[in-house]
Amino acid sequence: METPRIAQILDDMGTILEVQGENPFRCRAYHNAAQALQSLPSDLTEMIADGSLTEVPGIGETLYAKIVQLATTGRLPAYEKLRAETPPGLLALLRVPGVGPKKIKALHEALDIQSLADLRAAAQAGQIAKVKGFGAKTEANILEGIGFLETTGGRILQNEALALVAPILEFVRAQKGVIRAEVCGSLRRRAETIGDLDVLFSSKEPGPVFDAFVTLPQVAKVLGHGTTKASVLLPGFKTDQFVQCDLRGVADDQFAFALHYFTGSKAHNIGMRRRALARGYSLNEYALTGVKDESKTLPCRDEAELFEAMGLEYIPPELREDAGEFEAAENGSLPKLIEYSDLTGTFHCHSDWSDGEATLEEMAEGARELGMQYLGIGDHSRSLAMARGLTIDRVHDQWAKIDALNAKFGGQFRLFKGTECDILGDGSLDFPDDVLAGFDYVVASVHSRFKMSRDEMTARIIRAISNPHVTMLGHATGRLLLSRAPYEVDLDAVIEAAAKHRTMIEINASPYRLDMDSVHCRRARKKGVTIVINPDAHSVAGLKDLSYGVGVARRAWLTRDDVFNTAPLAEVARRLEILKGKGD
DNA sequence: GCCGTTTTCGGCCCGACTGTTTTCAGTCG
Repeated sequence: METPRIAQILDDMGTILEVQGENPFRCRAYHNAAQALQSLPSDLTEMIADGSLTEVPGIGETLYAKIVQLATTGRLPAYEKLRAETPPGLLALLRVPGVGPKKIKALHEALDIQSLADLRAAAQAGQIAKVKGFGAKTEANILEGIGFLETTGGRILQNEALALVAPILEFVRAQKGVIRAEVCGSLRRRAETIGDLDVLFSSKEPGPVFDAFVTLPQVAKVLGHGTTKASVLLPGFKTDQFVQCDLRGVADDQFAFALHYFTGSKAHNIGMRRRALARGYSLNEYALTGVKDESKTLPCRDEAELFEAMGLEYIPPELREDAGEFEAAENGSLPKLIEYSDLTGTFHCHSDWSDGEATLEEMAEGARELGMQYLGIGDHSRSLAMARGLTIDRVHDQWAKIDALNAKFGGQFRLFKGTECDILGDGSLDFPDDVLAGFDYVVASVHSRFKMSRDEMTARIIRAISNPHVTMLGHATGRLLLSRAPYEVDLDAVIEAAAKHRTMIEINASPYRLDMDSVHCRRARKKGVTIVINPDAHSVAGLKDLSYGVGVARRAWLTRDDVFNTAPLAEVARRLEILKGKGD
């Protein structure tokens, strides 16, 4: 069984145990183990084989045995037993805001509620208010919560989150008395998708800022409005979709603690607090306070001082997932993460020769304005007729055009001739080798037949990236975040093959893709695979999506040296020349 | 169920807010 599925099963087991009223720490152990599985440093099967799985924090003797059983047999009697004891619709109730395991248990026992439909019917019939511990207000909130579930798609993409939060941040910073303000939460950690928006500010008098915030014209509904925080719903990009935005205000000497706290992740915060306790301090969102002597506090002006007080190097937000950052920060082995300014150019960009909006000249000009030294054009290949994929004749025409443009640039900037060449169903490529040999680089991507079996798809991609003319693999799983699932593929096998054949793997930086993801990029680097960050731009504006790719690279612990497109133009050109002749 | 610089038992992160309650449980982040 695949790792993500195993993680999901452990997570569900934890949840079912919660609903059954089990010891909360036992439930948490299941959730913790599920989280640990999601960011494993290597392939699970490999880690079972070499014994390293036993060393993963949060996986003890019992859960280790369960994981091995799931991985090898695909079954777990303990899970099947829990499932049999729980109505299948019960866990869905947890998604209703304000409804947790205890309320579910109570409602299930009192009213035999087994599903969202049951819950709605009971609330509409006024049954819920009669249950002990519930009242009219709770009943109304449950009905509203179900409605909320139906109008929010849940999470949103980073580009949408940024567009929504930017004016809020600007507004808060402009308020009288505001000293500092930052976006925190998952957006600051650059998570793939965002649940809600968190903004923090410091001020001597936060109250009026909340008053002004809840009356902003874009606010659709005020969820809460107190003296330390306010929550509102903002209209999302999709019709009838709403996104929660929380604003919090603290005194300026609390700002560092609050910023760290509200940035998360939850697992990282728990790790920090545990660490604080071990050093005799209690950490909350306001201060570091002595456990024995509450008058003893450690003031911190910024997060760097907070980490220092904990005996740690500064941990960048992208690494705060409790995935090894504490150990690394303690022994001084945190990587110096890549930054946007390290990028010298990029590949895999489309022009109006295929399905892009801009001409070659416009794309080149756009890249130069962003300070890039080169741009790799990568229009679609002939099979992708829908996207005006280039025929071999048009490829030759485009090469002539690029040669002419490069002559004009006079060595100050260069367009690389490339193609986003389709990987055909059998793993062969959409252009013959003699044509491929004429490109400066080739990115190979799957655009068809997504429904293959995992074995077939894996073999298909491995065959393609084994072709010595292929420089890099494009969007490795084909996923579209929040809208299309990845195709079935064994990424660890693909990574092995990429390492063997010296084929790079792309971080497709489009906020709709972010593919490969950070967990696998981290593994790929460990295996010696070079990563390249490409925007898959279909317009000049699309070039700026590179920043999302840098976010993925940072979450993958990558440094400047791990990423191909950080070298100067001459070096990039030289390395592409060498790779063109790569043999096996 | 996990784990150990109070180490094999007895802890396990912390505070705000809400609603149902006269002192607190549940949920959320």
